[in-house]
Amino acid sequence: MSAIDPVRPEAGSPKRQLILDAAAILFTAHGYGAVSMDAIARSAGVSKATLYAHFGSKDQLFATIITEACHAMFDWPGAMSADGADLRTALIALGQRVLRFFLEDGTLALYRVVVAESARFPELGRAFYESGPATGRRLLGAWLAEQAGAGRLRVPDPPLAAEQFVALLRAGLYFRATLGVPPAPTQAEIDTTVAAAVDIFLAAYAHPRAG
Amino acid sequence: MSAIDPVRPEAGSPKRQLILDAAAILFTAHGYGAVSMDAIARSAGVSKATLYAHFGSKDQLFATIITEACHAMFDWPGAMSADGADLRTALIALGQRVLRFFLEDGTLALYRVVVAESARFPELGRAFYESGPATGRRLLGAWLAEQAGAGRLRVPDPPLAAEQFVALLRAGLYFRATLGVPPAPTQAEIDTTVAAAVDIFLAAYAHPRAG
DNA sequence: GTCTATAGAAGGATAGAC
DNA sequence: GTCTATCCTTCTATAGAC
Repeated sequence: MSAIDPVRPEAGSPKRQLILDAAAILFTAHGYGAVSMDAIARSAGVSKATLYAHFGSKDQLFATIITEACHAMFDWPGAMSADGADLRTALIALGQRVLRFFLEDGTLALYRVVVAESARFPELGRAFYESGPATGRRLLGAWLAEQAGAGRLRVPDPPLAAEQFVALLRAGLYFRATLGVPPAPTQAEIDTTVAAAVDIFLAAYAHPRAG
Repeated sequence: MSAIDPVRPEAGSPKRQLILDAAAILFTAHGYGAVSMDAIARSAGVSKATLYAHFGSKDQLFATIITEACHAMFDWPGAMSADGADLRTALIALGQRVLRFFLEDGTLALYRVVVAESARFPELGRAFYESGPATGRRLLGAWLAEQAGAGRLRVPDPPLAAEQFVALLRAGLYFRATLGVPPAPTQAEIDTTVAAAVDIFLAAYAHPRAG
């Protein structure tokens, strides 16, 4: 498997991992243009020549790092587990996890970099979209279809409903957080946003026969 | 008025306007880091020294341009006019205008630049947030409150409902467009998204007594 | 105010020794 | 593979003439 994957360094080179770690931190924190190869080499504790021996160019290193980060960042199965309790409680818990994940520093930082550079590195946009929104829509859509099958929801288009639920979670706080406009979101605001999203979602999609 | 505003060049210098126009196009198209002062000077047809005579530094020029663009880009009063017809028709027309505006090349390009540089230029994030999301929420919230006053809606929190309506418009297409992931949104997709947003919005907020 | 020319610094990438 | 030292380009910003 590792013989095919062009990214994995045969898991053998320790310096390579140092470079990957340092570059990931710097690139996500400051963006492509603001990070020099000198800074990465310094931060990783290696020479620039070593850096170029592992990755042919700054573009290549950047694309490798960010693409990998997009695949690694999202943990949808964890966020999508919502069983047991009644539907509203399950949706609240699920919305809390998803929205809090959206608002994490690391998530926002990666999103900013990908948005900024998606024009010059189209593969970044694709990797983020597939790992994030597309996968989330699939998993949440499947869960909603399941609930519909159990008679708790009436959802004609599960993927669309999934998109709408997640979009409602982004109402209010998300732009402020993405643009770095103070004040930082509070837990109370998160609670309010999630509750409002669940309310409107259930008003539209709750099965009439269920509560 | 123009004596107070630090941005306006007393409307006197023709070269200054050339610089502003050229810089606006280049910065929004390629971002801060990828645009050099040489390129701006060349594109504006002036020398670099002239450029520095009008704007003290690249940072200053960039912040001026982008802040101005944020204020100028949004034309909410136009987008928010929705009178006459019945509520659903009005919301559909309003949603169409807003979503199409979101998906315009210029809007997306400006958003990408602001997201990318909001960490290093906090005033950009603030300017965009105030001119865009905050103003839109105020205007649409007022319109919704008006509709509620006329008995066509039941909206306990108009600004929140406004945020939710706009968030629903961003479901589906918006990430794809922001990240530049093909295929480009079609008019049919826009129609579907807007209709779905209006449906769920009215299911939650339509007054029971109105149709 | 506007130009030409250039200073001075920083960045990406490589040569050559080990 | 890894280092040191360096090349070459590009960039921001300025000096000085007009």
